[in-house]
Amino acid sequence: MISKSVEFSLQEQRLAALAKALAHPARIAILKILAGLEGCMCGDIVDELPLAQSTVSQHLKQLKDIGLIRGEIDGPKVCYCIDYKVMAEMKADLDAVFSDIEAIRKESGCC
Amino acid sequence: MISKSVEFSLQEQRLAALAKALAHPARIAILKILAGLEGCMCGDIVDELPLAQSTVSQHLKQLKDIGLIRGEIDGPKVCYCIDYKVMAEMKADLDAVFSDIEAIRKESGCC
DNA sequence: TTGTTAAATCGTATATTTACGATATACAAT
DNA sequence: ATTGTATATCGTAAATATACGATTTAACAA
Repeated sequence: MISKSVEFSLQEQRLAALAKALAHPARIAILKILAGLEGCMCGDIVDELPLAQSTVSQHLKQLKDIGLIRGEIDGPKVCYCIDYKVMAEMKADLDAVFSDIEAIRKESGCC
Repeated sequence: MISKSVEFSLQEQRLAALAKALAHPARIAILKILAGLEGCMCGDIVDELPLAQSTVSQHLKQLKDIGLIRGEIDGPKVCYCIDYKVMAEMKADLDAVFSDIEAIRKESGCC
């Protein structure tokens, strides 16, 4: 099975990738946890989720790959935090698609 | 492999499901095509995409399942259209999560 | 009735995602 | 040097997603 993603526009591919990063409740939960932590104490993420440590690490990697979070080494721990600049860009991209759809919206008689 | 989605909040599950619906470029392309069609002429979707008819039908089903589009029988064709009410709710849900994250955002010293 | 057309569904192959345990790695403290 | 702790990575199993061709269904037209 060959992915056909290449044949779509860059905007479509980019947005799909962003949406994919949010397409699991654990990753949304992780973002909320990271946002709420003071001083970026990041060793507690696993304790907050009903998932194994390795699974959480996998979800973190996906968020890191898309750029939504960054991890900095802090002794034996890794300090994760949200990249709010990337998050704002992401939201702007999402908004843009909804705007685009509204902009080309035409009244239709049939439904 | 058992999905752990049940153990997350309803908001997290709902947003993840919405994001999943957008997590493929073909489905974003479909939404744009539907928005731009006058009079909801819907038989042309397959022609616009580099995918087989059965694959497009599968993508349409995913958009339909989440409620983003509706299909009405119109003779031998099915007339698809965007449910703009649902789309607005979806955007509101997305915005809410970003707002939530901003609201609980704390300044952190380490990154 | 028969044929045409459009869309859905079925069957199937492959890719990707999700999840876990086990192991490896990196640093801190003793 | 050894031990402990936190995180990443590896290996693997199972679930889900993607894609296609073939078939079925539904509605209309001839």
